[in-house]
Amino acid sequence: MTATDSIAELRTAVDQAARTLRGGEPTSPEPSLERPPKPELGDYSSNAAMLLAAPLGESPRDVAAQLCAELERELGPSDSIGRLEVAGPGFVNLFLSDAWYRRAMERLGEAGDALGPAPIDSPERVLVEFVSANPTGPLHVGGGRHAAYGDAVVRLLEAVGHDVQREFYVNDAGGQIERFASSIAAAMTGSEPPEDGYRGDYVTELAERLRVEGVDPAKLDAVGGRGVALILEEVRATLSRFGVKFDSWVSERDLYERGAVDAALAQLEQGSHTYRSDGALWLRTTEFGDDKDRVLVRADGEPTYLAADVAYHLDKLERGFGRLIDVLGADHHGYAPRLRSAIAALDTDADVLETLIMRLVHIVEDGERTQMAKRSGDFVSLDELLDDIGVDAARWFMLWRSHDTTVDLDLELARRESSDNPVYYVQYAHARIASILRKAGEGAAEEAVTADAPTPETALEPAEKELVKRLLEFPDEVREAAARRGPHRICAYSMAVASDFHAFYRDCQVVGAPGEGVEQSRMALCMLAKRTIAASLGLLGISAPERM
RNA sequence: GCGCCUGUAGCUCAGUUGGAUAGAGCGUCGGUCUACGAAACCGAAGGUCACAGGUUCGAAUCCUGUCAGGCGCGCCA
Repeated sequence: MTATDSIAELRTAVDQAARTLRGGEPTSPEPSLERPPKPELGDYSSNAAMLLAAPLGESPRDVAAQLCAELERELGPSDSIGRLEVAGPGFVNLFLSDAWYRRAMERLGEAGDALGPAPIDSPERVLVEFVSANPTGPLHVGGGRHAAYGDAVVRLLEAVGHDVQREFYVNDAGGQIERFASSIAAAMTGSEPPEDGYRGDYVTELAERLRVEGVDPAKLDAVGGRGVALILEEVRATLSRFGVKFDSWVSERDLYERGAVDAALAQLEQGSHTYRSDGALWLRTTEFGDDKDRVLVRADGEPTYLAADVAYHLDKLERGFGRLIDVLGADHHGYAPRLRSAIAALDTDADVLETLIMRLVHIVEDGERTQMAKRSGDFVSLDELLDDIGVDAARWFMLWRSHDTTVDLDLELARRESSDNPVYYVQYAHARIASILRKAGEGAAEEAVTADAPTPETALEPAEKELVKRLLEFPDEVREAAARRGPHRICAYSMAVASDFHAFYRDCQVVGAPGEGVEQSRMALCMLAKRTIAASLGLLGISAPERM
C-alpha cells in the first residue's frame, strides 16, 4: 500500500474505461489525469476522450460522454465520485466526494514517513560523479552549486529506488598540479610565480604552512603533493559543513600508478579504434559522432587528460555501475561527446553515460552581479557564502533553478529571515505546524493520524481538499524530479505545499475546532503536511526546523 | 564557420511524452492580527511566451528558418 494509491486508483479507472471503449486496446499515449486549472473544472480531469476521438472516428465530446458512462460503471458502486462532467474540447472532469478525500488521508497516514513513490521496477546501480574540482584551491560558489545539485540528484534517485553512490574525482595529476607546485614554491622563496600560476592569499598561506613543516621548495613533487593534500582537507571540510558526503574519492594519479591508464589504452588499441599519426596515439572518436579524432598519448609519450578519463570511466564500469552520471560545468560540455565516443570504443553502450551540464552562479548584491569576494579579492568561496547566508539558504538558492540556467543568487534576499525568502517561507510552515501540534499536546497528533477517528459530520472545507490534493502529488513530483534530474521542481512543490497549508490554516481552526472528529481530522492533516514538507526539504538537503 | 544551451511579467525564473483563460517568487500599489506562530494571509496592476512560417481539433511545448545572448571547438585539464 503506498500513498499513491488514491491517485493511481483513479488513473487505472480512466485507463480501464478508455480501454473498454477501444475494445481492450490500450491508448497511446497514456491518458492524462491531472488537476485542472480552475476549481470549477473539478478535482481531476482527463484528456482520454481527445486521444480516443481520432482512432474511434468520433467527436471528442461524444467520446467523453461514453467515457463518463464507462467510468460511472467502473467507479459506480463506490461512493468516491461526486459527479462527472464533459467540458471544453472534450475533457472529462471528475468531482470527488468527501469520502474519497477521507480515504486518501487515511492512506497517507498509514504510509507514515514513506510518502515517496513506490520503488521503480528496474532499479539501477548509479554512480554520480560531481564537484570534482581541481585540488588547487578552495571550493568556490560554483563548486557549491555542483555539490548541492549532485547531492540532491542522488537523494532523488535513491528516493525512487536506485542504488546510488557519490564520487569525487581528484585531478591530482597533470600540468595544473605542476603549476600549482611552482606557485607555492615561488611564494616560499619569495620569487615571482609562474606566468599561468596560481595566485591569491591561500597560496601564500599554503607556502607559509609548508615552510613551517620544513618542506623543501626545490622538491616540486613534495610541494605539490603536500599542497594538494592540504587543499583536499579543506575541500572536504567545506563539503561536510555543506552537508555533502562523498562515498568515494578517486585519484587520477592513483589510476596511473596502478596501471589503469595503460590498461585502458591497451584495450582501446586492441579494439582497433586507435591509430598513430604525427608521433601521437589517436582515438578515432569520429567513428562515434565526434567532430574530430582526439589524442590519447602525446608525441612526447605523455597520456592526455582524456586517456586518464577513459581509464577512470572504464574503472567505473568495472565496478559494476550500470549508469554513470557526470555533473559537468558548462565550459566542459564539449567534452561529453568524446567521453561518449570513448565509452562506445570500449564496446559499451554510450547511453550508460549521462552528462548533466551545470551553468554558472552569479552572486548578486546591491543589484549588481559579482563573482569577487570583498575580502580576498578572489572568487567568492563557498565557505564565505555559508558564513554569510547559512547552509539551508545556500542550498536552496543553488537548487531552486534548473541546472540548465544560470542562477543569480541575491544575497540580500537570501539573508532575509522573512517570508520574502522562499526557504524561510517553507521552513516557517513546518515550524508553524510543529507549534500547532505542540499546542494540541504530546502524542495527540500521532494519535490523530493513526487512530480510527469518527468521520466528521461536517463537510470538508475547500482549503482542506486543496491541501490533500497537493499532498497526494508528492510521489509523482518526486518521480518526475528524479527522472528529469530536476531538484528545482521539489523547491517549487515545497512552496506550493507551504502556501496551501497557510491557506488551510487561515480558513480552518485546528485546535479546539467544533464538531465531532473535526479537530482530530485537521490535526491529522497538519501532521501529513508536516511530514510532506520535511520529506521535500530532506530531498534538497535542507533542514525542517521544529521552531524558528 | 560548426556544435551544445538559452530567449516567457519591471527583475529572477517555473512550465517539453501538444490540452481549457500561460504561472511563481521578488519588486510596486492597496487591504487584513479579540482562534491554534502576522516569519502569515487576501487583492490589484503587469504578457505579441524573441521573430516568421509550418504540422492539427488544439502549440510556450513539435518541425524549418531568422535574430539575440552564453559556452565550447588544444598533442590544456
